[in-house]
Amino acid sequence: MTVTPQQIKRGTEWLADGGLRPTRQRLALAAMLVGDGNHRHVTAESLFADVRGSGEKVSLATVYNTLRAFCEAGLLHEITVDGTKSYFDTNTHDHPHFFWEDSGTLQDAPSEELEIKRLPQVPEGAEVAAVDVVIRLRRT
Amino acid sequence: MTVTPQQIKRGTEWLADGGLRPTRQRLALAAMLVGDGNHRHVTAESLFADVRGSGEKVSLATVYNTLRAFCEAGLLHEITVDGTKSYFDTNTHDHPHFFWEDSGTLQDAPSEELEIKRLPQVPEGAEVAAVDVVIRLRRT
DNA sequence: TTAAGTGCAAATTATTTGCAGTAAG
DNA sequence: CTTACTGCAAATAATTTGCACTTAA
Repeated sequence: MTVTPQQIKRGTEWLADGGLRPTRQRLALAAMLVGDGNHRHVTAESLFADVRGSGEKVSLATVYNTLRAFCEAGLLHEITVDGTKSYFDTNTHDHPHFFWEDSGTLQDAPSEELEIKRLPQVPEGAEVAAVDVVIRLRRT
Repeated sequence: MTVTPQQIKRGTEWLADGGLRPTRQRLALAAMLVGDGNHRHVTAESLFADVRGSGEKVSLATVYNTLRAFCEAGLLHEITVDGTKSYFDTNTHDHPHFFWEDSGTLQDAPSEELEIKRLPQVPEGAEVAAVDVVIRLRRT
C-alpha cells in the first residue's frame, strides 16, 4: 500500500484548492482520500487505519483535526447516519446515499436516479441549506 | 406542568400497545410524549428536563433505557441528524423532517408535500428499509 | 415470588482541546 | 522568524452498563 507520485500530485492540488498548507500528514491523508480520483466515504478511524497501513505516521487526533479542517475548507462533506460516528465524503455535492444497516457502510447512490418532484413548503424565515437523503438498506 | 388524568390514560394505552409494563417512570415519560395527542421530537436530555419539570422523579439513565425500550417496542423512531445526539420521534411513519441548523431543533415536515418520483436503483441483494429525508434549514 | 425495571456511579465511545514541540512560508 | 500544524494525554459529551434494590404481575 505505497503512495504513488500520481496520488501525491492529486492530493497536493486538492489541498491547494482548499487553501491548506501541504504538510506531510495532510498530504498522506489527502492522497488516501482523492489519490485515485474516486470518491470515498471514510470515518476518522477508518482513515486512520488506512493511513497507518500505507506506512505514514499520523496521530489519530490529527486525523480528526484534519478532517475538520478539510470540511471547513469545503473539501469534504460530513454525513450523519449512524449516530455514533461521523462519515466524511469526498463528493461535496448534495446527493443521496445508500447506508447498509448491517455493516454500517456508506456509499453513493446515483443522484441522477433520484427525482424529488415536490419538496414540503419551507417555513417562513427559512431557506433550504441542504436535503439529506439516506436510503437505508437491509440485506435480503 | 402537572400531568392530567387524560395524559395518563393516553400514556397507559400507548405502553400497552408496545407490550410494556406501566411502571411509574414509564408512565411519566409516556404522558410527556403522547399525553396531548400531538407528535413530539425529543432528546434524552430534553425529555429528562421535561419530566423533572412535571414533578416526577426519574433518573437520566432510566430516560435513556426507556427511550431505547420504546424504540424496540416500535413506539418511537430514532432519528440521527446531528451526530452528537439522538432524537426520538413519536411519529413512527417514514416521513421527512425539517432540521433547524442554528437551534438544533427537529420538526416534522408535511409528508404529503414530499413527492419522490424515482428512487435510485437498489443494489442487488438489498431492499429498502427506510428512506430518511432531512431538509436542513437556515434562518434567512 | 420472581422476572423485569430502576438508579446510581463507573465504564465506554467518539471526538475535542491544551499545550509544548515542529515545521511551513 | 512567526504563525500554523502536530501529537500526545487529559477533558468532554452522549450514552451504556454492572449491580444491588424495588416493584409490577
